[in-house]
Amino acid sequence: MSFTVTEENYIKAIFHLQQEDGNVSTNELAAELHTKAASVTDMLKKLKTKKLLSYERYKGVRLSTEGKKLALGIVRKHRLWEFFLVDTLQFGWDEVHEVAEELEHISSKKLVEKLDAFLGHPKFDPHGDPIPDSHGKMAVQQHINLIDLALNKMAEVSGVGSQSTELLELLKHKHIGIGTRLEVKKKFSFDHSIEIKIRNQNAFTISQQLAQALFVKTV
Amino acid sequence: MSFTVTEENYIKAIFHLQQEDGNVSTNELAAELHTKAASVTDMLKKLKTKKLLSYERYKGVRLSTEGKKLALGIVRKHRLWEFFLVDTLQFGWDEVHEVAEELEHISSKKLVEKLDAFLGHPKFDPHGDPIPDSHGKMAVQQHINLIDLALNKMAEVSGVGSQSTELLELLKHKHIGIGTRLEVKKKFSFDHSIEIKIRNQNAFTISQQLAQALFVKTV
DNA sequence: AAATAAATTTAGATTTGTCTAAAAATAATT
DNA sequence: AATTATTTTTAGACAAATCTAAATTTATTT
Repeated sequence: MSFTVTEENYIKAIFHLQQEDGNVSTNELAAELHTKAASVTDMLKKLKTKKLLSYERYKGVRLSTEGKKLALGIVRKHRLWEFFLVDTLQFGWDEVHEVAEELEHISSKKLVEKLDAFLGHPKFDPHGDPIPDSHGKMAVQQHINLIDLALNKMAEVSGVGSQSTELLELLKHKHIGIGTRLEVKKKFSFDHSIEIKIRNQNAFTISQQLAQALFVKTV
Repeated sequence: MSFTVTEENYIKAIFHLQQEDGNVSTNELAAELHTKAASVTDMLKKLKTKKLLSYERYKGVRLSTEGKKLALGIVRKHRLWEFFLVDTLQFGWDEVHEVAEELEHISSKKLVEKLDAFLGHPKFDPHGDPIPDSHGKMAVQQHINLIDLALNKMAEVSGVGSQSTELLELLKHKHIGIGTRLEVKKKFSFDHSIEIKIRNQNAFTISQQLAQALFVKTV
């Protein structure tokens, strides 16, 4: 069976909002997809008949095994293409998300597998997110939130909490990217800002919001 | 301005049917796009308001300067992706057309230019067709039809007249591809079949239809 | 040049994905 | 537990791209 770009975007959005816990609400989905609740209801009824999810009115939605498989396939394509754009075509890591949103809907199975092989079966995309393999399995990263990193412990930025251009712009300005090494020097309880130090630079302070959007692993 | 996949496919089809001469008819387009004449009429009216073509009812259609520019951009993307698939990802030259039909609609200008640079600004795609540069200019090949090749003149296959899987399957079976060297040994006026000889192989006969689908350049 | 054939367009309907506005169900509050 | 607020669904409408069937225009024949 094949799916429209719109259907795939719904499945992907549900997948991202679902993460473990319970059902996803109609309103959450409407916000995520920049559409209206009424439109979401219509689409959920349609996707239910395609057996991609379980849905009962007023009860929210949850992906079926089929739906999860589809979602993982889309995520796999998205992240492989991001890796390709950065690694092969020399895009900046902050400018690939929108392009990958288009490329992830190219349907050829063979293309995905050939691309994966060409890239050397990468495990993580340029934002630090794990790339599902052809069976849908992905490496677990022992990411911790920067806000939780212990003082004076050297760590490496391994992921970001969002792909928003606003965040990526801020990180670029501060010269923070995947792989940047840093340690936390102070934590201020007043506003939960933290002071960090990168290599040869002077220590500087970042906001709680920014710290929460950064994931690191100790090295 | 941006265009839907459907609109782009109409523009591309008109471009391919137009080649120099006069206007393209509604029926020709309907056949090319596997749709009905009535649908074509509707779309032509729409594309006219977008200034991509000139159209008057019952008079056929012709691309405007804008329309040609768009068509060349799509053809450029199609052929660059085909080159990428064969050259970088090791696809067979006979299995890339369908995938490229999808990839040609990815909109990022930057992606096209980066891809072009990565591939080394190729001039011809794997089927021997010229790739338009970023200004829409393409190299002219002094292709001649195999049916017109003089006897006993060594030539090299440089293009095919169609991308149909049927043709490509036949060529694969006969071990004929872009770059294959051959010469014409005999021409039979009864059915216009021709006998050709490839390197170390014994001479064999190919049909008029096949000969007309092959382009060569003398070497 | 009238009659027939072919090509093209119009009219009206359908499907997909969306919307607004109103109704119904669930959740929160007093 | 009754009322209010929030969330979700239904009902009806719309734009895009398509279709079939009928009407119109152009081309071809006799």
